[in-house]
This record gives sequence, structure tokens and C-alpha cells, in this order.
Amino acid sequence: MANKKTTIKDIANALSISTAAVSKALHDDSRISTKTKEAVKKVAKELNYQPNHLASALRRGKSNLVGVVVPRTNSNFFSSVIQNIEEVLNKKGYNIIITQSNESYQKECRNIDTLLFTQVDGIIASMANETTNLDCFEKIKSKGIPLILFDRGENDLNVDYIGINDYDSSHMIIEHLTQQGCKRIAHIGGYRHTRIFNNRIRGYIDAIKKHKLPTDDALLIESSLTTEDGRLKMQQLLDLEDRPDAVYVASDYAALGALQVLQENNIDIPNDIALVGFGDEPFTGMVTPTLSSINQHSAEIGKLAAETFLKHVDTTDLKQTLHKQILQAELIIRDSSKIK
Amino acid sequence: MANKKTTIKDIANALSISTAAVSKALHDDSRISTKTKEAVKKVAKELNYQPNHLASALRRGKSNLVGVVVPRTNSNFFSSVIQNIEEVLNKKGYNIIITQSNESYQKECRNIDTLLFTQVDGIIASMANETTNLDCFEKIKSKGIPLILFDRGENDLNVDYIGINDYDSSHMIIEHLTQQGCKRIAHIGGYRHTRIFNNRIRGYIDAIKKHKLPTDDALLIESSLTTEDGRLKMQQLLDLEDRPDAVYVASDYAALGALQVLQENNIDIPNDIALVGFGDEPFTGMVTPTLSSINQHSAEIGKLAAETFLKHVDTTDLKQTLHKQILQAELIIRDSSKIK
DNA sequence: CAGTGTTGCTTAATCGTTTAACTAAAGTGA
DNA sequence: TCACTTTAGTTAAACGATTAAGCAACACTG
Repeated sequence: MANKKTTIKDIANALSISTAAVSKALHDDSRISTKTKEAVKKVAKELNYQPNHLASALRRGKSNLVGVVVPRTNSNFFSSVIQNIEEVLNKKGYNIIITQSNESYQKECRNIDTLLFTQVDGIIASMANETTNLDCFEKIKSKGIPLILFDRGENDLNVDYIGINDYDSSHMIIEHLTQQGCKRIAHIGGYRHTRIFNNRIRGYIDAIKKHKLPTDDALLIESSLTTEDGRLKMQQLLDLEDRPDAVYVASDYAALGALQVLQENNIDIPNDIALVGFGDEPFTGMVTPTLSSINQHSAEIGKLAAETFLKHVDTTDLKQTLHKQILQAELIIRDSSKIK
Repeated sequence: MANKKTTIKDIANALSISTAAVSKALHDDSRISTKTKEAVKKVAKELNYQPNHLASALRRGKSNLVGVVVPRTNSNFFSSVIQNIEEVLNKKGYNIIITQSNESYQKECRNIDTLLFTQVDGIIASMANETTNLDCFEKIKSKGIPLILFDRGENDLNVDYIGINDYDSSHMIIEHLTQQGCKRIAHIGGYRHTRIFNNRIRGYIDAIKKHKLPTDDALLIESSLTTEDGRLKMQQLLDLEDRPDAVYVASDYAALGALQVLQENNIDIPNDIALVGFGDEPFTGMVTPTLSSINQHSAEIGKLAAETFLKHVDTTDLKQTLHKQILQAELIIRDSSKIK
């Protein structure tokens, strides 16, 4: 078996034509006769020719690689977004390189450097929890590489963004909980410096006021939103003199931690305390009781992100500017908030 | 700001030396004076030089990219393996391209083609559930590219493999369940054509015999091991005349489905029926009751896979051969199998 | 039949980096 | 001083594909 890889040179030699003719034949250039094209393709198949992507990328100045930066892949939201990005881009001849930041700003920067070094044609990213400094992302922009943000974005970067309406989502949740008769609703939110979590917090506060419910500083807690921190913050709420009768947690993972603590304390969910999460992770339908949550339309977000990137490639003079595509999220009501 | 990218040519011009000298200086070649090296590095920094990875990869015939093929990324096992592969390889200057097959053989093949096209230096893979045809993988081997398999492997490929001892794991589980007093233990296993699931099944059968427990064909069921199928197969077991008093499920996801069905039928876990899963996914510690499971040492597997790849690169004449690295799995006993 | 197009290729430069082979200058030892 | 080694570079040819420019050969037109 041929150990060395076949190049267009081999094909050219076999047919006694130039490598240029071979290259054009393989790209169906109109200036090559049908006869030659067929001959070239036949030989290419026989020799098991596979184009050297590096060479063509170098010559054409584009790699057909798109970098994806996510906080982690082992959440259903991100893995579903990624899957859909991949599906759309593969069809157009692009491949994706997935990197995870593990919510670390340092890792995120290193990942971005890696992607730039690999000469990706674009980057689709969702920011780490830690990220406040935007230098890394500015660097991408300054290189003239399309940058598309989703879910965890930042207006100040002035780039395309795809996400859901977090502010409205909070309203939907509070609306639902008040309908269930809840009067003292707490919120375990994310860090305020992250725009989406801040929007959820603002939505929570405004909705509480709108429904003329008590606003109590003790009921609004910032959290890293891990399962472990969800446990801690829920315990904190239970330790209050005046306990809430409902808790809205800005992430399903943290909500899961909260759920465990409630059960360990033999608290009746939802009758003593109702619980609503965020993200509609598959496990929300699997725990007992099943957990109400917000569906973020991950598939749609992935598709839109990929299509937005493609728009940038197709439109050469398209300049980066703040262009938000906001999807309307959907509240999935399950047992954890259905008060009898 | 410089819109065009800086190349070694720019550095060479700035210092009136050759590009060769610049290249060598940047690689700390011994034949370049310290003075020149320093000057080159200084100018490189000033001009914000970033090496063109494509060019160097083309010239050196290696891309420093490693492809990873997994069934999916949104399981803790795979995402943890990936994270550890990445950690080890990044340190050595390699980047990884992650692709998911979604358990589809077709997608797996396309992913592999993509990776080969991208000129990866090696591929680390875990096979899709569907995969029985090994042509795609033979293709990798025939190109002379190192292939390392983990978890879902296949002896016939004669390549490196890293995994746990599935056969022994089954023994551990049956041992534990009999100690708890279980006498009629069922197994919801994976498809027999997948080696690891077959090993778990063989382990189950042999352990049952060893403990002189009844072997009943109705107690051994093959499954796709999704949560949904776990529900179906558990229901099937409940419909039996003579129900089991323990069920060992070959995947945590399917075990979760089983757990739901048991709860819906108001069956006391573990006292009526004990339950053990496989994989030690984080949710096993979060559901009620917490689910006993097998820790597969994902971090260790990722590290070993990466290190095995590096061994192939370092040892030029290392030929591909069946070399198994088997880790001893650990049984994590939780409430679902602690009979009072 | 000269002029103009069209067809179907070839030539050669190019992308940015690496590296084998060469060279000039300086240093070393007897 | 001569022969030899060491040092610090330079030159030029790759790597494999793409593409602008060139050029035969033939067809067509008025």
C-alpha cells in the first residue's frame, strides 16, 4: 500500500499534464475539457488522493476551520449548540475546533491564542464566568476575524450576539410563581458582572415590584451557580428567619443542589417551597420532583450562530457591529412548581 | 493598527538579516548568537508577530493537531476524558479537534475523513454504539497516523487501547449485591457486539454462576442504554412473573430511566429492588435515592490516551500493535443498593 | 485572409516557514 | 604560519496547492 501520500503532482505525472491542470480539473474549472476532468478524477480515485488541506489553506489564506469557545461541553445546552453549529458549518465545508475554558479566564485566553495560531477563519464563543477583561476578544476583532458571541456575551464588544431574552424569562417565571400563589420569591442568581445573569436579576427585581411582592435583600443571592454552590445558597435561604415560599435559580445545576438540600430537610416541594431552574437540562425531567425550567432553544442558537458566521464570510465588506438576535425563551412547567 | 499579519520576512527586513536566521532565532537554534536571538525576539514582540501555523505545518509535514472522536460530549465521562487529553497535549504544543459521532457510524466516518483532511497528527477515538464495520479506522492506520482507542475499542484493530476492566467490574457489582442479600439479579446491558458491553455481560453471567444464583434468560436484556430505553427495559423486568430483587444497568443514563420507572411504580429502592448503574456520572449522586455506580477513572484514561499518543510521536519506529492499558474500576456504593 | 475569440492547456510565482548545504570570518593548536 | 574547527550566519530549495498570465491551436467573421 502507498505509504507516502498522493499529491496533485502524482496525478499530473500519471497523466503527463501540469499540476495546474490537475488542480483546475479537481475544482471543475471551466477552462479544462470534460475529458481531462474525467481522467483526472479517475486517477485521483485510483491513487486514493486526498487534498492537503494545509497547502490549500496556506495558499488561499483561509483554513476553513472555525473555532468554538465554550465554558464547558458537558452541559446539554452547550453540547447542543455545538452540535448544531457543526451541522450547519459542515455543510459549507467548514470544520470546527471545540475548546473549553472551564469557566477560567486564563484558559479562555489561551484557547483563543491557540485558535488564532491555528488560523481559524472565525470564532464563535460563549464567555467564561470569570471573564470581565475583554482584551482577548478585542484581539480577535483586531485581526479582522469574525467573532460571534452567544449566550454569555457583552455589548461593549460590538459584535454579533445570539441569545434569549433573559429579562423576559425572569418575568415569565415570577408571573408563573405568583399564579401558583407564591408570595415570597427568592432568586439565586449568577454574578452580576455577567450580562445575562444581570439581566435575569433585573428581570426578577422588576417583576417582583410589578407584582407588588416584598423585596428583601436577603432573598437575592449571587452565586457561581455550580451544584455545590446551589446547595450552599439554598441552605442560606433556609437559615432565614422568614423563609421564601419559592426559589428561582438561574441555572439548573445550582437548582439541583438546592433541590437536594430541600429534600434533605424534608421540605415539601413545591407546597412548602416551589423551585424553578434555568436551562432545561435533560436531568430536570429526571429528578424527583421534576424541575420546572426555561428552555433556551440551544439548537436554534447554534444554527443562528453558524449562519451568522457564514454571512460574514459571504459578505466581504460586512463590518463587525453590535447585532443582537434575541430568541424568546419558553417556560417548561414541571412538578417542582405545580402547587396543589 | 497593522491590518496585515506580520511574517518572519518583516522581522528579517527590520533587522536586515535573512528569514532563515529569524526562523532559527525563534527556535533557539544553537547556531544563532544570543545577541541576534534577543534582537529577533524583541522585534517579534514589537510587531506582534504570530507564527503562521499552516505554513510551518506544511513545511514540517505535521500539523500539531490531534483529532478526538467521541460518541458525544455531553456526558461527564467523555468530557472529562477530553479535558485531560487536552491538558496533557497542550503542554506539548498540540491542540485538539473534538468531533462527536452521536453514536452514528455514518457521522463517525465523516468525522474521521474530516480529521484526515485536516492533516491531524493522530486520532484518539471511542467508537459509536452502531459501529461494527472498522474500515474507517483501518483507513487511519493505513495512512500511518497513530490511532489510540479508549473505552469503546476493538481488539481486531491492533492498536493501543485504554479502558477499565469491564469484566471485573461486573464481578464487583454482583459481589456487592449478593452481600446485600440479593438473590435474583437482572442485567440491562449494552449491545453484545460492542466489546465493553459484551465483557460486562460475560462478567455478569460468570459472577452469577460463581455465586450459584439462578440464571434466567429473562433477566439479561440488551439495550441501547439511553434513558428512554432504560425505562422500557425496566418496565419489561417489572412485567415478569418472577421479578428480580436487584438490577445492574450498564450505563447511568439507562439506570436513571430504570429508577424513574421504579419510583412511578412505588417500588422501594433498594429494599424491594436494588439498583446499580455504571459510569459514576455526577447526577448519580444527585438523584433520590442516590445511585450506586462504577467510577471509570475518566481523568486517568484521558491522560493515558494523550501520553500514549505522545509516545508514538516521540518513538518514530514505534509500530501500531495491540497494547492494552486496563485500569481497575471502582465501585461507588450509594443508597440505591444499601439494603437495610 | 487578417483580425478577433475561444478553448485548453502550461509556466511560474506565490502563500510563510523550515532546513540542508554552503560560506565567510574568527579562533585554535602545533 | 598552515590546517583545521567553530561560530554565525546566508542561500535556495523545499512543502502542496492555487492562480495570474501567457500561449498555441483552432474557429469564426466580415
